Amino acid sequence: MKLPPPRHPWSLSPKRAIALQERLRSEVLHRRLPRGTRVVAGGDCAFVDGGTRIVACWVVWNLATESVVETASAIRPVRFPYVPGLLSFREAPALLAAARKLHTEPDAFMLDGHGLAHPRRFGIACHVGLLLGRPCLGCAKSLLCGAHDEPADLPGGRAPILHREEAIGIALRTRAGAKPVYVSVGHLARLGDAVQLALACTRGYRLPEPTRLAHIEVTRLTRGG
DNA sequence: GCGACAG
DNA sequence: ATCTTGTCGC
Repeated sequence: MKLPPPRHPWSLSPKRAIALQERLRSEVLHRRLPRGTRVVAGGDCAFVDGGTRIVACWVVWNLATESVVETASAIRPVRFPYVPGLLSFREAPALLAAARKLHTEPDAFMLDGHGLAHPRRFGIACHVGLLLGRPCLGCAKSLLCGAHDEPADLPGGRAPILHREEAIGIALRTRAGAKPVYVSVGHLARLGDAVQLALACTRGYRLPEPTRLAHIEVTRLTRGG
């Protein structure tokens, strides 16, 4: 997959990283996803060698045929510490390297983390989506900031995530009896479409298939075969 | 100053 | 994320 040229270095201090987020967030675009969106790439990462190297993996999933189209992965040295709010500086390099290996052109990308539901409105889904120059949304397992009411306990139940008087995402119930997942826009997408897509990609598990399968795959690469 | 804090 | 077994509940 052909990617846009690099926009910035990855070796920088947390302080400069925050400044970069403030500068790049204005470039994030809100667009509705094409109605025929079916091929979704889910991405996830895992660490190896005592947290020295990071493995990123994308699993391209077709929600119409409910099958995996392609898988791609890459391994990179870890160059940034884990700092809440700066996750992309730790995982994006590996995710972008893996994305370049894809032969398929996904309709949209889904990440294990937040997009707009971020203190500076620039989570990893915004950052990676912007650098990929493609539609991207975030589907996180826990909240980074904001609060929400309890969503109805049935698939599709939802409640807005509020932060500083602003609706930044949706707490979406994908499975009865399970904690909701947190959906927010990354780049070239709208919240309503992101929620519909996440729900359309769900197959009985709490996490949507693209992200769920990416987690299984990256774990397999890390430990098992 | 105190508590919270994606993966 | 990662270190780790069994166990409670639908």
